[in-house]
Amino acid sequence: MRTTRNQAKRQPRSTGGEEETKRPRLDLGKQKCVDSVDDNDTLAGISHEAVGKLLKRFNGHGSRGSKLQESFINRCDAINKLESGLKKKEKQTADECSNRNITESSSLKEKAEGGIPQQATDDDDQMDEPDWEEGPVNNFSSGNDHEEGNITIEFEASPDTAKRKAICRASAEDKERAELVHKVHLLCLLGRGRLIDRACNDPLIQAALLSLVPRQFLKISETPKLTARSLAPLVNWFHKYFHVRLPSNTERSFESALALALETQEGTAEEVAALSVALFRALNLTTRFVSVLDVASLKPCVENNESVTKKARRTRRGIFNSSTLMVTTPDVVSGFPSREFTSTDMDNNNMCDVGSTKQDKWPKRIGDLEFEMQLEMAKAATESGNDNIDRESYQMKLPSNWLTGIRDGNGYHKTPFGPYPGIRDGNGYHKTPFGPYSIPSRMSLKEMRRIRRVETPASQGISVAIGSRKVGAPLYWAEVYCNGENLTGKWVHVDAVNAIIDGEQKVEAAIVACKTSLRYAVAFAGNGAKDVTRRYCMKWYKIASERINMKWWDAVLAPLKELEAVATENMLTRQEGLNKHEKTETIGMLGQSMLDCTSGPAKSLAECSIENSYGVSRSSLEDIELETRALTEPLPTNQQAYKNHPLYALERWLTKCQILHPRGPVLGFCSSHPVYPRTCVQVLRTKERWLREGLQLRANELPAKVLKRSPKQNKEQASEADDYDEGDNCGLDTSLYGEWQTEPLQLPHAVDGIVPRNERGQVDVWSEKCLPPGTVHLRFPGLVPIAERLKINFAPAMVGFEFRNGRSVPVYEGIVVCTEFKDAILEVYTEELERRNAEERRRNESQAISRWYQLLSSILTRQKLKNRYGDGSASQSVTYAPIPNVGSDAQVSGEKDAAKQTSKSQPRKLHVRKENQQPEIADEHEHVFLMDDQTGDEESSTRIKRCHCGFYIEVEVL
DNA sequence: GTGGCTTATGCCCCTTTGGGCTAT
DNA sequence: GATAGCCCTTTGGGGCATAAGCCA
Repeated sequence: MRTTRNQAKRQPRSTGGEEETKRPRLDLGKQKCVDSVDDNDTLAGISHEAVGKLLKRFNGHGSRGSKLQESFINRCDAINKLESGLKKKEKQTADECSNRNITESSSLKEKAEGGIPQQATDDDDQMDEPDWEEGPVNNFSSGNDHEEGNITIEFEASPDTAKRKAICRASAEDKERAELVHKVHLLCLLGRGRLIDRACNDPLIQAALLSLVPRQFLKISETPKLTARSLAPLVNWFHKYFHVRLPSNTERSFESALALALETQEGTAEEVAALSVALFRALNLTTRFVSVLDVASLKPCVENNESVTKKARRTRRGIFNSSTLMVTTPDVVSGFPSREFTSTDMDNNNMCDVGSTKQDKWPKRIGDLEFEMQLEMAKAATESGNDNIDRESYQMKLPSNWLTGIRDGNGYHKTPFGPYPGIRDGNGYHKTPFGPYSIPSRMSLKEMRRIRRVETPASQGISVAIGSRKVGAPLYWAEVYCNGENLTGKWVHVDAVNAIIDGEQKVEAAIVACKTSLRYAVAFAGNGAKDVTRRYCMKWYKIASERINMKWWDAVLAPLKELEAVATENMLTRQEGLNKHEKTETIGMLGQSMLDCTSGPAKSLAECSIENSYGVSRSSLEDIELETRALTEPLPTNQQAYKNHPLYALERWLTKCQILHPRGPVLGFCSSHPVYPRTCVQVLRTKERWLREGLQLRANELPAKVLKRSPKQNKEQASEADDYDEGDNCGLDTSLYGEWQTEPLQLPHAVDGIVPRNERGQVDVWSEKCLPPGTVHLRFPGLVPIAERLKINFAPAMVGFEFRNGRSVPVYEGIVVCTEFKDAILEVYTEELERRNAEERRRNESQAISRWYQLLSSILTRQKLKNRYGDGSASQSVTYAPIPNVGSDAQVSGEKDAAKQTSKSQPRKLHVRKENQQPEIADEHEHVFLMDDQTGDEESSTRIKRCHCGFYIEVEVL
């Protein structure tokens, strides 16, 4: 209906521009590459020529011709504009040409001169329909891809159509779909975040990372007052050690990807950030993995365009994500030993197991054998672990020639993962989580990486200056809880990828600079998650409309939030060196299960939350902090941001049904407009609307605002007023009142069993508040006759309106009676209901009995017929095979006819014949009438059924 | 590049309380 | 003549959100 109205609205406007807008494809008789277009051969010229020929043919068609002429002129205008746009784009000729789908059609000329006019003559409406037009063209040649003859040109887009591009207006369905996609994407990203969080807890990864960390960082968790400053050296070391590379297309589990990143010291930003989280956790720092959920847009139109922009963005992000981007192709990883692997070798080595076919082709050297032994030892060493690490990824980490130990300048033994401050075994090797091994003596890792860089051809990858530092959209980072920050401690932002500490205020700007939106920043820990967007988003009003409704989001995060709170508290407990017993004594609330909560899934969340109220309270502190940020958001600098700002408002952006009350305090100014708190904005309603809310106006209240009606409405109302000779326009404006001008509705009480009614003799039951005191609304059908029978006063209950037959019709549901009659009416109603049910049951039973009687009578009649004719001269027993459709009717008809025949001796309708009678089988034969042996006469509505013995029966089809 | 302003467009809220004809 | 039931036809004005363009 609305569409119809809107369509009706659009119709007057749709003759010109819209037609052109909806006509992205134009067929021209001729097309040349723009650089060769001259005045005579321009698109417009070609079109005019073709159109002119067509118009000549239309001149004899009267008004139709003029319509067509107008239509074609419009199109020619569009073509002119197209061409002008094309001229401006001369330098982009090649691209323009490639964007047009130019096809040859040798038959177009004939169609153009004959087909289109014929179509138009047939139906004018079709003039607006086809996207393709056909026309005669001159022969030309315009490029390699074009041949002589008529061609059809399809314009995907043109410079000029951008102006008249159809505005993308999402329908409600599109919005709903986009919201669903948004939700599902959010859930997927939450799942991925939890997966990464789990991988960060992997003991093998953590142990390997510990093996790399310089000794001075191992005691960092024992710092009494951990601050962001104290984290700086560790973060700097990590940042120098691990590098970001472009994401590869290789599909592997995150754990194995993480392991590979650990080995190669390169990974995606996600992997490197996860490694930093794993390292911090390995060092007993309370750490969360934070991810910006780059989720599909809530806006359908954005989504369509996003595919292109996101690709570009992702490419860009891929580049800029590298803090020190020194890699070439995504598949190429560095950090391998000096063996002269080619890039292909490297890929294969990464992708395959050590014992793969590819590797078997290489002759095993001593180092290889030793390497395999190391692998076996590593397997044995890690077998008892409960990790989910893809061990294959570890297997390829330990190249064979990294076997002899080397000391670095600091006295650490270097491992493929860096110096490991482990235990020296009897053979002088350092033990690692993978068993004892040593590192290559031939060259240092730095040397190897340098060689890798040099070896990499520049043409293979993106040319990025070595050492150049480009900060891209930070989508992943860590949050480390620093008890030395503030009074109560603080979650400190640690972006090890970009070596930024405590830079929470920089995150949003960096993300926005990369054309990404910080809509959801979620912190993961202990398989849980918590929305920490507030911490990083300084301009909430910009993202608020891009987020899903808070109710749904909070419900999704609620269980995860509890898990996260418990897990971080566990980490804090470990970090603070408090054992479980001490903690219980100190807090008096923590139980044994607290420590097991994250590892013991059988434990219910409720139990965990009760037992870990200490952790929850700490989490609550963070909630308060985030809420405080929300309430102290700085004033936006642009006016439009105040339109739906949750905290602030400008008077100019209030709707007609809003007002400032009280008018102050002024919080600031934006473009010289005073800024008020949003709490001062009050909603205004008419008196009637307040009544629906169960509120009535106080006495002598003046309207807070008076809305002038539209001139049309005034005119209509005035004419009605004239009809009644009122001559008074005072009621034409709409008076609006605020809630502060109202009081609870005071309807007249029901007295003496009489329900007070409105002027229409009914009670408008918009809500329970609208019921007169002492009355009750009974919402059951069929109560009116009962109330009348009991002589109880009642009023119909109008519960709303519905539009029917083009007009609004009141909807009544039940009645309103005085409270004292409620039980009496309900009692009678129940009895009435039972009586009706019993009556219905009786009716059903009697109907069933009647049908049984009919059935038995039929059987009896049939048996009589059987007895009579079975013993008669014909000596035939008749059996009716089940015949669909006509079977029952025919059977009954046959029986009835047979009965008639017996009673009245009128065998008119039942004709029994016997063809080629065979007496020898007649006594024992039982006739069977098959469908295939039937013939019918539709005029007489009769059907002849035949038995294979030759016996047939003619029946009447009812 | 950003913000302010205007314009165009479409979704969606708000409004609101029938009447003529025919069979019984 | 009174009454009950059926059927007709399927609002539309305007606020508001939003996209896009223009300009400073």
